[in-house]
Amino acid sequence: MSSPLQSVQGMSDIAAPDVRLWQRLEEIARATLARYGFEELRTPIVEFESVFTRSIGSTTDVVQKEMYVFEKGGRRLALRPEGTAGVMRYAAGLGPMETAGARWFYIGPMFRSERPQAGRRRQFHQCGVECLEPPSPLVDAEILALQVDLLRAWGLGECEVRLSTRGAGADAARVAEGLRDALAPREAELCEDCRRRINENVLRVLDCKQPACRAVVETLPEPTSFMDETSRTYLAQVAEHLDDLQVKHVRDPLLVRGLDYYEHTVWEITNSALGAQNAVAGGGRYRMELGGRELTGVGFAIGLERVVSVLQTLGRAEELLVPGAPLVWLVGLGDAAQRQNLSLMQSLRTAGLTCRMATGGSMKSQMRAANKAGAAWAVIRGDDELAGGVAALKNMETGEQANVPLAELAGKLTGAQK
RNA sequence: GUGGAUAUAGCUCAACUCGGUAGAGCACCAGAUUGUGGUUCUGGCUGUUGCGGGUUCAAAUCCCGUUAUCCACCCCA
Repeated sequence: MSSPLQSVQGMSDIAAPDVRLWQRLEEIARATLARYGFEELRTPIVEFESVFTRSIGSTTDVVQKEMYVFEKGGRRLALRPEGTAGVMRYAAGLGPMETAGARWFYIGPMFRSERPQAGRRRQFHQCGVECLEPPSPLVDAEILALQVDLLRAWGLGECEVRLSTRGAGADAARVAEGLRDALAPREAELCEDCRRRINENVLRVLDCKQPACRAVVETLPEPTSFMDETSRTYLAQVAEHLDDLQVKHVRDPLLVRGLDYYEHTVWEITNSALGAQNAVAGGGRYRMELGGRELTGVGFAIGLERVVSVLQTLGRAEELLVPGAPLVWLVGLGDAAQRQNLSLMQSLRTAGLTCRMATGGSMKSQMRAANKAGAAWAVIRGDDELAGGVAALKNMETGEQANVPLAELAGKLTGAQK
C-alpha cells in the first residue's frame, strides 16, 4: 500500500544542501546562455497531447509508452516529456517576423513514465535551447559549442561529443529505404525486436546492442551513403566549424536520435562518470509543422540530474557552491530581552544582515543553536545589556567578545562583512 | 513495461541463516557550582522492524501480496 507520506515513484524532493547546487547550476546556465543571446521562455508543463504526438512522433517510445496523459474537460492533455514541442507550439502562434531570429532557452521539469534507475527519474529536469535562425552549419556549430561551453562552465570533466546527420528533405526516406533493402536478406539474423524495427523505425536497428544485430549492422553501408550530396556537405561544414571552435567531436554514423522531428545535424554528449545512462545531453536540427506553419531550428537539451550525478561522482559539487552571507545569531536572556531581540533582528535585517534567533531555551542551548547553525556572530543581550543600551557581540570563530552600543551594532556587523 | 537486489531509531548499520515481543555508533536533548557554543566527561530520549495478510503458542526473522528504493534491460536527457 502506498503511504501518503511517500512521494510518487521516480519523483523526488530536492532539498538542502543539494538544492543549493541546483540553484548554482541554474545561475551559471542563465549567465552563460545570456552571453549567446538567449532569452528564457517559460512554457506550460501541461499541453494538449497533440502538441507532442505531432512533433515528437506518434510511433516513438516517448509518446507511445512514456507520456503521462490525462483527460480534463473532454480534452486530452499531457505532461511535457521534453521541451522542444512546447516551445515550437508557442513559436507557431507568433508571426514569421518574431520567430525569424528567435533564441530561447528553458530550464524546468519534464515527465516520462519509465522505470527509475541511475540517472533516470520520472520527473527530471532539462536545460535546453531552441534557435530558429535560418539553417546554417555556422549556427549548428555555434549551438553545439554553446552546449560544450555550458558543460565546461558547470565543471564537468571529459565529455565525448558524437556527431552525425539525419539528412535533409527526402534523405530520411532514402536512408530508411536503403537500410531496409540492405537488411531484408539478413532479417533472419536479427533479434526479434529488430525484425519489428525494420518496418517501424529502421534507424533503431543501428542502435541495437545484441551481438548478432551488431554484426549485421557493421556490414551495412553508412546511412550517409544514401543521402544527397548537400546533406553530406552540410555535416562536413559543421565539423569544420567545430574544429575552428576547438570543440572536440567524433563522427558516429550509427548515432540514432529517438525523436521524429530531427533532420540534418544530430549529436549526443556522454560522460564516463555516469552508469548505463551515460548520455548527459543531446541535440540536433529539427523541422516540424504546427498549425499550418513549418518551423525549423536547432537546439539541445541537457539532463540536469545527470549533470549533478557527474559532478557528485567527480567530487566537484562542493567547489561550485558559493558560501552564504555570515549569519548573526541573537541570544536573549529573559522575556524582555527576547522581545527586544525580535525587533533588533528585524532592524539588522533591514540593514542587510542575515539573522536568526532561538525563541527559547537556556543561554547554553541558544549558544549551541548558534554554533550548530554556523553563526559567525552572536549578539547577546540580558538585563545588564538592556539597561546599558548595549549588546555583547561575540565572534564565534575567535571567541572574542565586547560590548557594543546598540546604535553602532549594525554598522559594526556590516563593516565586518565588508 | 521486463528482470535482479533491498526496506530495522533522524543517519549508517547489527540482530534474520538455526523464529522467543530489537541493539551499536553518530546525531539529538539535558547537566558538569547558578550569563557563553565548538573539544571532553556524565546522564537521557528515540522504533506501528515500509505497508497488508498468512503460518505459528510465539514473526524483524518463514510464506504471499503490495508500495518504495537501488541496479540492469527497453528507451532517452
